[in-house]
This record gives sequence, C-alpha cells and structure tokens, in this order.
Amino acid sequence: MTRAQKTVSNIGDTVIVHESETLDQLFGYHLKRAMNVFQMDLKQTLKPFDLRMLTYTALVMIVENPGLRQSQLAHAMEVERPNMVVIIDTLENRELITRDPVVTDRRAYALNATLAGRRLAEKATIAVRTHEERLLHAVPPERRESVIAALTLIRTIGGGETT
Amino acid sequence: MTRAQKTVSNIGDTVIVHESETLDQLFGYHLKRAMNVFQMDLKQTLKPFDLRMLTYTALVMIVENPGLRQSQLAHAMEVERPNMVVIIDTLENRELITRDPVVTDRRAYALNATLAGRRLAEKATIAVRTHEERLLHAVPPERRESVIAALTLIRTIGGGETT
DNA sequence: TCAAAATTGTTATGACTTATAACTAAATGA
DNA sequence: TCATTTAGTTATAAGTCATAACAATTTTGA
Repeated sequence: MTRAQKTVSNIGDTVIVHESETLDQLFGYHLKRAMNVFQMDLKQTLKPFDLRMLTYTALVMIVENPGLRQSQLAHAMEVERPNMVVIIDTLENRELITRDPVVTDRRAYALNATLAGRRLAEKATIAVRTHEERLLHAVPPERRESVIAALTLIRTIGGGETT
Repeated sequence: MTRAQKTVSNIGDTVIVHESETLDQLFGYHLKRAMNVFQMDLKQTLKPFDLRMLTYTALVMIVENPGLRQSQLAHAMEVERPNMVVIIDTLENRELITRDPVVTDRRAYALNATLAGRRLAEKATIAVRTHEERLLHAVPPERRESVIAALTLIRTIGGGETT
C-alpha cells in the first residue's frame, strides 16, 4: 500500500480512512504531513541534548553568527521578541551562550556561543543529520536538492521574507 | 537577493542575519520554513469561512468519507480523540455536519456533512486551491508532483503510518 | 454465559507554545 | 532639548495539544 487511491475501504467489518481526494491534491497538505514526521523525529533526536527545536535553531544561529542581537535572531527565526527572551534565557542558564554588552548600544546584547555551546551544537547537528538521513534515505540526493530548491522558491515568493 | 550565501553581511551599520550554513543544509529546516509560509497563508485564506486548518481538514474528510467515526477521523488526522471532540462540536454547532447514531454500535457516531457543510467545504477548497496556486506559481506542475512524491515517500517511510 | 477487557466518545485539566500589551533604558533625530 | 523609536523585558492572555479518568457500550475468552 504505497499510495492512497480510494477514500474509504473495508477490512473485514471496519471502515478505514484512506485520506481524501481533495486534500491529497493540496500541496500544503503533503507538506504538513511530511512536516509532522520530521518534527516528531527531531523532537526525539534533540531530547538527549535537552534541546527543543527552537533552542537548537537559536543555538546554531548564534554559533554561526557571533555577536548577533536578540531582535535580529527573533526576526531570522520568525519568533516574537518576548518568546525569544525565554529561549535565550534557557541557553544562557545552561551556559551555552553569553549575553555580552555592546559598546555601541547599551540597550542591546551581543549573543555569543560558549565553547560548551559550540560543542553541543556540533553534536546535536550530527545527530540531526543522522536522523534526517534515515528519513530521507529513500530519496536520492539530487531529488532532495530539487525539493529544497522548490521549497526555497515558495518561501521567497510567498513569504515576502528577503531575510 | 534570491538565495542566502553568507551567514552575515553588513548593510550600512547594521548586521543582518542571512540564515545559517548548518541549518541551510538541513532538509527539515527548509520544510519548516516553507510550512510557515503555507500555514500563515492558509490561516488567512480560511478566515472568511470561519474555519481553522483542523476544522477545514475534518470537514473535507467527513464530506468525502460519509459515516466516518470520530476515532477514525482522529486517527486519520493524527489528532488526539479529546481534541477531535471540540473540532466536531464546532462543526456540528454550525450545522455543517451531523452526529448520527450507528445502529451496529450505540457508542459511536457516524459523521455526515450537511448540505451547508458540503457547500462550505467546496467554497473553501476553491479558495485554498487559489491561494496555493499563487504560492506555487513559480514551481512548474511536474516539479510540484515530484516534490509531493518525495514528501509522500518520506512520510510513508519515517512516519510508519500505513493509513 | 458472563465477567474482564477493550473501545467510543466525553469531561476536566494541565502542559506547552505562541501572541499581545505595557514597561524601562537607551538611542535617534528634528 | 524633547518626542519618537528601538532593544530587551515582564506579565499575561490566547491558543494548541496531550493526559487521565469516566460512563456507556461492545468484544473477548474462560
């Protein structure tokens, strides 16, 4: 049973739902279903590192963009500023990052990863890559690239985000 | 500025984040970003019909699978049963669906769409398709099919859902 | 047959996520 | 200078999602 064709079928006595013709034709529906799989897997993958999706993303972004401001990070991650505070708090409390003063702007903090932060990001990323590989092993690399290109195209058009 | 290459660049005096090398290499990251775009758009698209993503999905599934039970729908939508109750309540209160008794099982309800429900589903679906078209217009149909096929492949492998 | 187990839908509730309003401190700029 | 804007924060509300427990019913198997 590779693809769903019928909307309903019978096994013995019980009716089993097989999706919906209409929804099956919607791109966003497939996007959501695939997203669910990735999200559940990612959650489990990050659990050993005591990271959530957002804290992981923030950590990696800080590692690769030293000196980043919270507001910039919030904007990049499409997260509201107040919510970014607690994410940063979490990472700072675990001493994975530091809030350093910015000489040119005393309101702002420059975010920097500590050595522990960089190491954790590295380890977590390896785990995430491994798990992605497991999910994607049936999709050849060039297909993956093609899909990513399509997704990026969609985002840059529909999202209005120039980044 | 179509694609991000550098992680950080300077415009005038302010540092601007351009994503992250590491995250950019992750399939799930692109999936999530594209998903955000779709989700925000869908939310706006369904607002005039006073439907949310889940109520829309449930309504369409009921329209196309008459007689469906709540638990079957919950399973198909990957939603917990208690949460399905409120979704069904909402649709029933608006008289878009009915909970009909099942002669063979007095515990269960057979879900059926009313005429109003079918009409609303139809109108909403047209709107959703239109909005998807706008988001996807830069992606040629065969690319879309290819992406959907890849997403389905991922789901059937990683998700474990035979459905 | 009939008691135990499982299932359907439900209620109540709590955890977690995300959004909004309002505030302080600092920077900007007319 | 003084009004306006911005960075970060606090408090809080709204929204989403998951868990436990329950009544009614069906199924199971001893």
